[in-house]
Amino acid sequence: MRKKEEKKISIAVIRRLPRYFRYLSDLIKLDIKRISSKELSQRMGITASQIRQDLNCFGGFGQQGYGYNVELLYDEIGKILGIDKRFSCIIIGAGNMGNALANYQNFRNRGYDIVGIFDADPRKVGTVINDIKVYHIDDLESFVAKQHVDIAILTVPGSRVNEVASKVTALGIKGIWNFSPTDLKLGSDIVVENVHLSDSLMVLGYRLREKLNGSEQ
Amino acid sequence: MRKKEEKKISIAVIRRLPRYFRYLSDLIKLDIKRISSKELSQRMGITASQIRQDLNCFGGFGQQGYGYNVELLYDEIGKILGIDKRFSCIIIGAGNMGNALANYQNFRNRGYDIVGIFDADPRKVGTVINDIKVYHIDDLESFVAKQHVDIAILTVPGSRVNEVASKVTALGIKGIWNFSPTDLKLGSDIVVENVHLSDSLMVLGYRLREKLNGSEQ
DNA sequence: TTAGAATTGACAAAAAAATAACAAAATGTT
DNA sequence: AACATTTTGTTATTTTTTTGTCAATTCTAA
Ligand SMILES: NC(=O)c1ccc[n+]([C@@H]2O[C@H](COP(=O)([O-])OP(=O)(O)OC[C@H]3O[C@@H](n4cnc5c(N)ncnc54)[C@H](O)[C@@H]3O)[C@@H](O)[C@H]2O)c1
Ligand SMILES: NC(=O)c1ccc[n+]([C@@H]2O[C@H](COP(=O)([O-])OP(=O)(O)OC[C@H]3O[C@@H](n4cnc5c(N)ncnc54)[C@H](O)[C@@H]3O)[C@@H](O)[C@H]2O)c1
Repeated sequence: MRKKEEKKISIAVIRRLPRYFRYLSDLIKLDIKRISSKELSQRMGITASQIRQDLNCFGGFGQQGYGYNVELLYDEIGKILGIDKRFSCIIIGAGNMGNALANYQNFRNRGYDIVGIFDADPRKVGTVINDIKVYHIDDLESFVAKQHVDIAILTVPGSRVNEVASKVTALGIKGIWNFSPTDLKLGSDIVVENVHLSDSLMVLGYRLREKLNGSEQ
Repeated sequence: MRKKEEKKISIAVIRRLPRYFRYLSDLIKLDIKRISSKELSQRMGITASQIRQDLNCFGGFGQQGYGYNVELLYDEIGKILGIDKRFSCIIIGAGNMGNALANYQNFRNRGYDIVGIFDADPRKVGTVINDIKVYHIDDLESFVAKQHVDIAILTVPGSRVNEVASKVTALGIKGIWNFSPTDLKLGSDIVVENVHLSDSLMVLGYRLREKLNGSEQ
């Protein structure tokens, strides 16, 4: 079981890891101790080849003739995803989406602690969401000076997000989870993950219409 | 300017369309009348080749020596995405995420009308979110009998989502936008678009750690 | 009006990703 | 203990996606 750190691992592989992690978690709940790539592939609806190839980017976690030990593989993928490490996060924009995210408990279970919420609206400042205080955006700098922040979760309107992102990166925050429909213009030393919900819905609409029209003919 | 309906268009292309649409919308706001694939590629951070190839899946919208007419291209992509058509949607699960989505105005602008919200919790039934009534999940069948529904937006806990998805598909709803972390087991005649937010956050965490560790060495 | 510049659409090439194939190793059965 | 079966890790092949190239066309400026 050796690690392979030589070659750059493609983002396509990385994006599948959380899905493996979820399925393995389910197997543990079902008290299943071992699994072959073939059976997992049937459950997940992908090819066994892909599973083996993906996992082998990080090391040989399986055993010939046996398959994979579920718990061990779960732990290994957890380690790769850094479930054991903790990230300190803030939410900027205490609106609808900011509230929903602040109230979600599961991020903490995955290692992401929300330590503060920021908003420009004075009516929101001073309130508390899920035991997390809402501060004024102008207090961000002093907050970050006192407490290290890894990730800023941006749930402000699209028209404000570039200005907010600039502030955030100027303070040395290196990770941004962007919920606004606006693409961010930032340097390459910042890691940005976008959640473009409207895009996702429009793709669903396209696929749905395609399916309905296709079956019509 | 002819359409090309012969070859199946890849999902990778489809997923870029909303992004083109957004950028073109911005150009219109900036009162820019024409754009070359080269300039657009610089703004978007992708290759000009890809833009031309993507657009040519649907027809030749540009003109040699001139580029693309922004407004015309915007309209064409809008047509491809079906912005002119309307979808009738329901939200199931009036919790944090259901509330956030119900309160978002922009889905309507894109052609997605939320016509009802459903929940199993009697305390939520009878309330109104953003002028949309919350019904009991048991009333879903009679609701769908009276009013056609294209898309169900599922914001129930992962442990409940498969049972809810079964109900929904049994009633003939063909599109599902799934916000739960659970993958749905459904027939191939249902179109499912997943929004796995935790997965997205974990990918951000991975990339961030990779970047930080990389720059350390 | 004409020459040179710009730019597309189509096709070719390259790169990346997914799938298949298979030798090697371990399992499990008789 | 022998041997057929299972299953991995790895390499090869195929498919898909992205990028590069260029003739043909249109624009534009003089
Ligand atoms: N709610 C949804 O379901 C949904 C869906 C898709 C996309 N989005 C996107 O997510 C973002 C947030 O959406 P929302 O529905 O929560 O909006 P919202 O209006 O409810 O909340 C936005 C919040 O940001 C705050 N804000 C504005 N400017 C700020 C600034 N400069 N600094 C700090 N705070 C500031 C506002 O005071 C407000 O509280 C938007 O970009 C929206 O397009 C939301
Ligand atoms: N809130 C977030 O930021 C967030 C982030 C990531 C993922 N999610 C996922 O989105 C989903 C919703 O999250 P949430 O935070 O809104 O949860 P929530 O608990 O606030 O809301 C869930 C709602 O679903 C209702 N419900 C439960 N069973 C039902 C059933 N059988 N039929 C109809 N309604 C039912 C509940 O009464 C509740 O109102 C979950 O699957 C969660 O994992 C949420």
